[in-house]
Amino acid sequence: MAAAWEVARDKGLAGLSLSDVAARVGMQVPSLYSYFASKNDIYDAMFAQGNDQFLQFIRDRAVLPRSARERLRAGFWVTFDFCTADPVRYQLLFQRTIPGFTPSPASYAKALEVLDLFRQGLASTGLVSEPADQDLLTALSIGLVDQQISNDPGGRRWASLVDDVADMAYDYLLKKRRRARARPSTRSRNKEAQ
Amino acid sequence: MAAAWEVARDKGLAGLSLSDVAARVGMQVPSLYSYFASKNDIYDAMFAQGNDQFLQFIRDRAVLPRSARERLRAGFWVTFDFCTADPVRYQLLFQRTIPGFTPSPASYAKALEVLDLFRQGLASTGLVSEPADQDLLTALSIGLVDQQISNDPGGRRWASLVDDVADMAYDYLLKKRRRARARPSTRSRNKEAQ
DNA sequence: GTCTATATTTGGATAGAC
DNA sequence: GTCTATCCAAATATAGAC
Repeated sequence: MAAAWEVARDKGLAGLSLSDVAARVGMQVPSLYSYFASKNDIYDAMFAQGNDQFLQFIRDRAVLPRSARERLRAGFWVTFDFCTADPVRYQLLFQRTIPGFTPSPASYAKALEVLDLFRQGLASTGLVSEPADQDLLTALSIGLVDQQISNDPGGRRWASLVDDVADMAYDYLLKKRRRARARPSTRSRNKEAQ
Repeated sequence: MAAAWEVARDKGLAGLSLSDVAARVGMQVPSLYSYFASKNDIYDAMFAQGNDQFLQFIRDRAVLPRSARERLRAGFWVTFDFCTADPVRYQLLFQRTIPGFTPSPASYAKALEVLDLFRQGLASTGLVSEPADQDLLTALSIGLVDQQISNDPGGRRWASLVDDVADMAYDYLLKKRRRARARPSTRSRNKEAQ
């Protein structure tokens, strides 16, 4: 697995080849088939491992800061740091870029586990009322990550904007919540309106 | 070129092959070398063409709406619509995902042309004072695009958030500008402070 | 589990006739 | 400009001995 990650970081995720992996572990190519049924099986194992690493990463940072504002900032930073730490891993987990590969149900379940953990964390801030709010936050996070990786790899150009964007989102969600409480019929219509 | 785009949309950008392109235009593979020096040369031509299309797309929409708020919204929509209309083109122009390919200086110049056109449009709103503001806006735009393409291809899940995010950015930049004018030493330090 | 040997396919690219 | 023929390299994958 470690060799596979190294090769992917070296030759690009799509450039992963069994020959390179075998060479890096000092084996012949056919020996790899004792461990993986196919090349896509390696991608799948990487996908699962990457999600496990993300889960661990989130839990390691789960100090749960005091205020909702700080908690939101922390959420942005967790995503940003994890993704930018390994662009290839980010590409495998969050972009759909490898021609033939689709994660197995078992591996995909891990991805859902990550999503759910995030959903919980966001809910604890009391800021996120509807699914669309979560979509908004993921878009903002991923946008920062994507620009950082694509246009300033290894730099800090978008890292310096993480706190600003988090606060911007905080203000937006807070204002939205206030508005919704002032006249509940507008945003959360139907249910309470009747 | 059209055949190349079709193949890329069909087999994935990284899955582009000369055999498929040749087959689609009813030629033999070696005949393609009368038009392109190599496979990467095809990618390069696609890169240039994609940027040309973006330039045309921007100009077609350049009605320049009245208020700054509307102008910002329009800018978000231009990016969103163009990118989501063709995910493969988006991948080629804005992600760095193909192992061996780097755009030629001539093609890259077109990409810079697009960037500059955007910079002009944003400057006309009077909202964007420093480069970091532009980085912020590109991050927000790309985030919406990326999530829409990766997690709801063909759908409208993040499309429905475009106006909200644009307005959120507008409010943020407006507030920031007001703050900067109230005490000019904080944000635009050095120059005016001395 | 690991190897050698091999099958099989496919890829990009060139030579040279027409 | 387009073709046939060919080259060469690399890829994934399997068979079967040790």
